[in-house]
Amino acid sequence: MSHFGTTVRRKREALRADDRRFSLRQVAHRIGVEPAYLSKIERGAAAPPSEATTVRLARELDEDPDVFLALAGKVSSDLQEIIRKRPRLFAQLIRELKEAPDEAVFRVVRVVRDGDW
Amino acid sequence: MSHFGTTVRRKREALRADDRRFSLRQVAHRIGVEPAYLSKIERGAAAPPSEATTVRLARELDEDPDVFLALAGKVSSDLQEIIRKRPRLFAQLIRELKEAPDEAVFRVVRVVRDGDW
DNA sequence: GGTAGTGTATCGTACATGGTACACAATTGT
DNA sequence: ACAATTGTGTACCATGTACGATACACTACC
Repeated sequence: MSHFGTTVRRKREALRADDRRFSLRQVAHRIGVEPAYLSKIERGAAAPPSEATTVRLARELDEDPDVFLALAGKVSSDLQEIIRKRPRLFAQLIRELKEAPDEAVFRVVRVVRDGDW
Repeated sequence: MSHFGTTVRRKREALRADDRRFSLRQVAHRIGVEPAYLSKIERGAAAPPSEATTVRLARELDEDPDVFLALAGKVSSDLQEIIRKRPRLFAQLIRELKEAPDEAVFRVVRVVRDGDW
């Protein structure tokens, strides 16, 4: 269903094309898991790994951790913590932005970031 | 650490003060769990229950589900789903609002809701 | 043609999650 | 007084999570 595994495999093999340090075994070793486990993950034979492992994998493959976590069906725990501190406020905001087009959301981001308004 | 249990107990006993249908047993029955389990939850002898059970409990005690979920250390799965659909965008927005005062966040909510800007 | 590296199959496992079932003692209602 | 109701202690359990260990077959290379 969630093509987390195939996304990882595609990205890894793309990197491997001009750097053979991106073999499954070597990547597995660098992110600190057994090759057999990473193999199962890439084939979808195992569910996506824990948040920590997913983030290490994303960094290793030069991908956005939040995107990889999303593919893994998760939301970064630091975001969750922010939400949990003011649940009503953030719940309302996020639900309000559910249907908003990307551009509108990004405009909100810019406004908040620049602070001038 | 998280006083989820004691919050539940306080709220339930407050309601029980003028409605004896809010005994632990009866509430447990209405939300579909065993009394012994709810007892453990209220005393902190068991971790907060699943999302579904937490929401039923919140509704039964006339509390905001998002707040109860937050106390339980969780974030509503429908919010997570919204974030997962556009991870970069929402991750950036939420982190940007991390330190913003309530008033600023609420102003954003209003602006988005009213749409006129 | 050995050996070094590649991916994979199979099995096991330690711990967390989300509860149920039952018996019991204390309290309450009538 | 006694029946019902209350909260709780103890034991148990099925499923899911997040991996590790080992052995194997294939290819690549020199």
